[in-house]
Amino acid sequence: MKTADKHDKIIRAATKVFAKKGFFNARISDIAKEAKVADGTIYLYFNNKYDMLLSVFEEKIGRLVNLINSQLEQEDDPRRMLEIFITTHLREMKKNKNLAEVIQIELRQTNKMVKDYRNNKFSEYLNIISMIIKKGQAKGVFRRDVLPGLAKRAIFGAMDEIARIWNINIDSEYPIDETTNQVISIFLIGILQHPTTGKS
Amino acid sequence: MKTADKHDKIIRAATKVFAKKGFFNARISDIAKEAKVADGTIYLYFNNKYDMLLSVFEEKIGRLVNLINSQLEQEDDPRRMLEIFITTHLREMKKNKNLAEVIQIELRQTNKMVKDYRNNKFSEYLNIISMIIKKGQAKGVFRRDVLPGLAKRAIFGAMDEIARIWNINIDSEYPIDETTNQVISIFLIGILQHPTTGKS
DNA sequence: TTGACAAATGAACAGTCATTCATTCATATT
DNA sequence: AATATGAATGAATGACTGTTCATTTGTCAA
Repeated sequence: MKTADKHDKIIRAATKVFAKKGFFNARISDIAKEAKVADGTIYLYFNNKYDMLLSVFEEKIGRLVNLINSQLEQEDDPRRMLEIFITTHLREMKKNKNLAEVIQIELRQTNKMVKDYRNNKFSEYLNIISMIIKKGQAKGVFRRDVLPGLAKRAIFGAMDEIARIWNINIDSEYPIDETTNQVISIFLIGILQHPTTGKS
Repeated sequence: MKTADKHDKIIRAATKVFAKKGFFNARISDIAKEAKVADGTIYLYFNNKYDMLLSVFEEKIGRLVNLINSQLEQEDDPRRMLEIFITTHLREMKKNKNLAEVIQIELRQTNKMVKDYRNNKFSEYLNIISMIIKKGQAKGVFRRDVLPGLAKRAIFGAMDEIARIWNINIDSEYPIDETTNQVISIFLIGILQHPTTGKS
């Protein structure tokens, strides 16, 4: 087996174990066993436990960024772009619960360990949202007084909370399509009953 | 010192330490020291470490529920009620960062430890949002096709993510009033530029 | 076949901490 | 003053686990 393959194998195992047990309750030996590798082998590929979590996170978010970017490539309508972002994010979280879980873990458990939080894949990911919003504002389709840097947080936060619930499965669950449409419509037109709104 | 006082003192210390170090990195001896109490004393008031986190969480959320309910008491306009909820939540999170932190921790780290997630203060808290929405729908001020059970997640998630950022203080930060207004307007009227919307 | 190098192993180490409990202290009662 | 009761203490315990490294295994060129 090639070195690259083993690295990958460990990443996959780590994702699974972190997602299932959380970072602190995951043992290196759990991950090693899941990857069918000796405990020590892990340290040939990663510096330490936290380095693994970070690698898992960056790798997965990187894939997400690529996926979304490829989806958005053809599209030029900001409204449609936002719909695509929301749809894709929710679909991926639903499809890959471990990913959703690892995002949750990394985002809250390890802030305290790490200082530099700016230049990473995750910021890049969220900035896709704010770029869409800015574009929409420039085109006059989105309200100009919305702060893109705040809106990106609101939108991500909403989706992240919904994904969290999927992973606990409390709440009688709604179909993903319905959920997606709800989120899109809430952020586009709000919950207020508009006199003019006749759209479905 | 009375027994009740000591219980309280420990809760306060635990909140502080959990917020600062996270659940898993917080040592009982840290909390004991912060509370100016012997390690063993803690076990006279709590069963174990996790029991403390749960107590802290329930206690703090309980206060929030009371606060919000008292704020909402006088109000009957659903739109205004939602504004009050959002304003109060964000204000409290800003004021008490430890609280925000403990919510983050408890919500993601311990789901895995606990099974019953239904009947607790936190559900009660979120259900205030959905009750407001239902009321607004009954009165015809909120869109009828919005699912209250989903909207409450979206609204809470958005605010929680914003509070998370406050606690890391990345992002050039906006004043709290502006942030609050943004969140309110996003959820009420959305980000789409409406032809009819002339309101500030 | 041999030797050299790299990859992999997993037992052992070293440190950490939640929890316990024998003992001490504080207070109230007689 | 003597005793009883419960609260508080904190050192000791015991279990756990991230990381290391001496050793083994695999690979390939000469």
